[in-house]
Amino acid sequence: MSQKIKCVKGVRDILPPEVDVWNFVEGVWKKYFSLYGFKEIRIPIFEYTGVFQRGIGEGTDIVEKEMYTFLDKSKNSITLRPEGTASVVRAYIEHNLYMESPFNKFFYSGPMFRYERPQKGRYRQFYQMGVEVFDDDSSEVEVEVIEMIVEALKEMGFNDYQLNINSIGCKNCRPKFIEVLREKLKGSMDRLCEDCKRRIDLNPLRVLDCKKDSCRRVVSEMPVITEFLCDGCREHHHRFKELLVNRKISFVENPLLVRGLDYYVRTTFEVLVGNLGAQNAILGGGRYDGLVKELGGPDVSGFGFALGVDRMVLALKEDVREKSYDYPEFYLAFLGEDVIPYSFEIMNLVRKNGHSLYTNFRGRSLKSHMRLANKLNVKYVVIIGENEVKKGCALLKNMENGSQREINISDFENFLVNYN
RNA sequence: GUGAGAGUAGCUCAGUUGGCAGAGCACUGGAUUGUGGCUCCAGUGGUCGUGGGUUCAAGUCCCAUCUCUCACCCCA
Repeated sequence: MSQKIKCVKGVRDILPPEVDVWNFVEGVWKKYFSLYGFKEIRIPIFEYTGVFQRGIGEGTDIVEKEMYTFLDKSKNSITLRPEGTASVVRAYIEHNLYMESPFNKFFYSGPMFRYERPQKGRYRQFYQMGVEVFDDDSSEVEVEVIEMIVEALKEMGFNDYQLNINSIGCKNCRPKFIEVLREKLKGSMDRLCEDCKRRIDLNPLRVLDCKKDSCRRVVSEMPVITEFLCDGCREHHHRFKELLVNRKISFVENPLLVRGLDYYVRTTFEVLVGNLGAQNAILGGGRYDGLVKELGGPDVSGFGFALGVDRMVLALKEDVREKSYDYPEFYLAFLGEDVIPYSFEIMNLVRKNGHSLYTNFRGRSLKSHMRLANKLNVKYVVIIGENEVKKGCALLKNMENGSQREINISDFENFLVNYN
């Protein structure tokens, strides 16, 4: 039995300087959410279990085996949220937000919880950001959201990702496809893996996703869903692709792209990157018309996506990571206890003018102050010793070129106001 | 839930047929009394994941267990 205190399996601490990268990623997304008119909605970490059972679907892996569910002291079944959409939809219905027409585009951000075996890019507490658009069933709004994604990814230095799209039809046309698919799969049953044999009855669409070679060969002989779309879905899908081309957004049509959550209809999409191993999807989403009604609200449409912050941070290029590290601008080195009151005045002056300053109150030699300042990557060191106190000045050293000068207080203040 | 690999200093790791617990980096101090990076010198730092077993003797062999990693699966 290990004595050292440690965190729960599958969860982790985000430490500096890594946390700067997280703030960078989250900041870029928030900026683009705002530019595209999304308002933040803060949803609770946990809900009554039924919200997710009904929202995500009883047959899904998430609901069947991955949720953190427990009874609270009132014996209510509570579940830590495994995703965000169900909660946003619940809030949308609960507060009658469909009556307030200006607010139909939301974004959320925060930790999600799923009980899974941890591996690269997959943790039991992981972080998602996502958006939801209600009451707009157009292809246009889908392309608007994807354009936002493309712009945000560009700003974060992603240039070799792949956007996959598909349409999985609606409640009118998908059943027909499923029926045909199920019949054809039964004809080739002997060549499928055990899991897929089970899926034929349970959820044949999942067979399309199977990565085993034998199953893929069978799948390659199967019809694709886009050939079975009803007129409405086909038109919607065609318009969607047309607009993507028009916006010069490159994409790959992947008729095998099936989202794992029950609520999706028509457009689905995901973005894949190459350097993440098996967990290569950094974001994904689609349309979920019917979900709001399913959860007891009016029959309004829905469209959205979620991105994995953990994976986004992992996939970021090294030079972008380094650029996002946030160092203090100033370090103050004081020499001897007697100059501490004066040093406080100087530090306050720097900070009042909007510049970050780090110091260390352990009695140190100037050499060790300088070493620390160097490690902190600061731009300037302010040195305060008895000489400076006597003259009422400061010694300002530029750490990039090594130059330094004595500077009186009013000149120093001018310097602080003007630089940058 | 299934399979494989790993766990030794803060980090990355070496450690031979079982025989004194090691290196590099990092950290602290010094070479330079009030000046960083480069160099040199010195020092601090370990219940070898944990529990048990075999043995005169276990980091090393055996069993169990925990955690991490990768993959399956699933998804963001």
